Amino acid sequence: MTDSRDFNDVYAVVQSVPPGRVTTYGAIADFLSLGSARIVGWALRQSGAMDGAIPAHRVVNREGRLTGRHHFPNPGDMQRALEREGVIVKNDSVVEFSKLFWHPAENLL
DNA sequence: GTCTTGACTTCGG
DNA sequence: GCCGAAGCCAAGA
Repeated sequence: MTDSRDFNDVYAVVQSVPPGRVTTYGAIADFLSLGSARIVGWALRQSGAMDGAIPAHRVVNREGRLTGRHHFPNPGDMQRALEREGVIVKNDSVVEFSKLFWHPAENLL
């Protein structure tokens, strides 16, 4: 925790993403003013070490593409998880990503 | 203690 | 319109 610093906020934001919605690294980085989307990627990468408490499958890159699916225990698990939540994933990309795109600040609205 | 890599993003040519 | 390089922060080697 003490070492988590901003990472803890990243986890909180990811967990704040409602089912059926997806967010991007840049959105989280911008919302947390991290200034670097890579930090979010690193946070999610370490989240894989967790007990799956972090729905990292809802986090995609700005293209809506599941870049991190290879980091999952099972690559297809990410797509299946999204589809189970109502998110259609085609060719490793989120369909209508623009509609399903969820911004952290939207939770504050 | 220093360097490289990394689940990214954006600007420049 | 496509390809290359830079930038940001953090962790592993």
